[in-house]
Parts: sequence; C-alpha cells; structure tokens
Amino acid sequence: MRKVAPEIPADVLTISEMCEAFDVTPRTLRFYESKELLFPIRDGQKRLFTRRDRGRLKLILRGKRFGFSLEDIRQLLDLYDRGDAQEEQLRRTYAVARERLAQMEHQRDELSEAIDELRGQLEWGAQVLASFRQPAAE
Amino acid sequence: MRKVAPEIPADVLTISEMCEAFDVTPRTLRFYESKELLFPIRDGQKRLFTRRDRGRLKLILRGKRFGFSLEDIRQLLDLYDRGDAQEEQLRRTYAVARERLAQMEHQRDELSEAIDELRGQLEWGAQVLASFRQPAAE
DNA sequence: CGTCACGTTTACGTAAACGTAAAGGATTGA
DNA sequence: TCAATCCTTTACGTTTACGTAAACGTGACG
Repeated sequence: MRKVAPEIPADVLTISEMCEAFDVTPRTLRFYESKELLFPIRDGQKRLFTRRDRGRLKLILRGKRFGFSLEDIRQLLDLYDRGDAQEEQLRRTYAVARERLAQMEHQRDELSEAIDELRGQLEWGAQVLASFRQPAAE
Repeated sequence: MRKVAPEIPADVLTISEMCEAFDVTPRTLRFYESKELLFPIRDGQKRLFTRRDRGRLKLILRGKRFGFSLEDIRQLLDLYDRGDAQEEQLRRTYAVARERLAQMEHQRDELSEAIDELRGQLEWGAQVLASFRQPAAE
C-alpha cells in the first residue's frame, strides 16, 4: 500500500504507469527529469508523476513532433511556468514558434525538391531496366 | 613542380583545389577516403584526386542531399564500381532508391502535418496576443 | 637559412537523446 | 524466508559526420 502519511496527491502515476500511458521508456522519463523538463515528486525513493508532469510531458512530446530540441522545449516550458509578465512571455514563445515554422517549411521545400529529383532518377533507372528486357530497338 | 617521373594523370586536383571546387573541408575529403568513398592517388605524401574521385564526390554530395547515409552511399558506389552483373546491380540500386523515396515522402508528409498543426497554434497565439491589445469585448 | 604555405598523421572532442549494463534498495506474495 | 517485481543510482556506450588540436614533413621563395 502506498504510504498515506505525507501529502501526496491522489492522482499521481508511477514511472511504469507513465511509460504505459505515454509510450516512453523509464530511461526517457528519468532523462527528462535530469534535464529539468519534469519534476516528479518522491515517495521515498520512487518517483510519482503529478498531473502537472503529465501536462508537461504532453507538451514535450508535441514539441518533439514539431522538431524542437529538448533544450528549446525546456525554455518554452519555463516561460509558461513563470506565468509572470504574461504578454511578453507569450510574445517570445510566439516568436520562437514562428522561427521554427519557417525552418520547417524550408526543410519541407528542400525535401520536396530532393524527392522530385530522386523521382527523376528513378524514372531513368526504370527505363534502363526496361531496356534490358526489351533490347533497344535502335 | 609536380614530380614528372611516375604515371600521374594530368587532370588531378590537390586537396585544396578539391575543397575549392566542391566547397568541402580537407577533413571531409580525408574522412571520405578513410571510409572508402574516395581513392585519391598519392604523389609522395600528397593526395591527388582523379576524375573518378570527382565523379564519386559529386554522387556522394547528391546522395547526401537525398538523405542517404554515407554508408548507404558507399554501398551504392561499390555497386556501380564493380560494373559486373549490370542488371542485377542496377535493380538493387533501384530498389534502395525507391525505398528511400518512400521514406522521404513519409517524412515530408509528417513534416507537413506538423507544420499545419503548428500554424494552428500560432494563429491561436496571435489572437491571444491581439486580445492583450484590445481587451476582450465580453 | 629561415619561414610561409600547404600538406600529412594520430587521436580526442562534439552534438542529441537516449540505450544498456551493473549493482543494489524496497515491497509484496507464497 | 525466498523470490519476484519494481524501482533506484551511476556511468559508460551508441550513432553520424565530421571539427579541432598537436606535431611534424616538404617544397618554394627571398
């Protein structure tokens, strides 16, 4: 039974429950904690992840999908955290996000170009392969 | 003056000429040689890059634009090299390239999704920012 | 002869985001 | 009490594509 003594919020998850819930490994959660992205409370030795941690992890994973580095994410999270000077913080977050968006669009465009070029090569390859089957008529 | 003695082809480039021509660093060229992607000949200590090396480097750089790893590129280059069993080799190269194309398209699609999602967030952010300027009418 | 300029080798460093192993506490059920 | 889980910490390993530093060779020029 979980110790009832100190004030441990009821809705906390153990590390394995967290892993289950978010499909990550324990190593990942400990790593994020070491990087100050998460701040689970302790029940003796054990980590207990609060609702706040779950919210943060959700944002972290979303950030990763956006291609932000963990360090970027940490900074953004810290901005939300402090909650003071709301407008200025939001403005900065907004700026960072816009920059990142521009990067991603650029990356997408380059990728698209490479895809087109590679498609061209493939077409050529396909024709050469076809010519093996049907030796050139000329 | 370059030693005239042994049979050194005339159209070779020194390492710095290569760097100039392809906009890479010496370290890169030595690294590629160590990975058996390039095979410059030697004039004493010095590397001399032949026409063949230049052709290979061109392919290497193109391969990198396609997002192939150097190891992938090495294998493909080796296939071209051996030049035997033309059809089978080409077929395999073709297969590898198609696979890579699929990967790239997938990556592009994911990126596009993330871009759209991020755009949404930005729009939201912009509105919140606007609301700071023009306190909510309700 | 000294000293640039250019080249060489060897080998450790870097970045990110964890993986993986070792060794050991703590709780629980049989 | 033994063993099975679950958890912990510490710390080295992985991957890729080079960067960077140290120490030295070689040839040309003044």
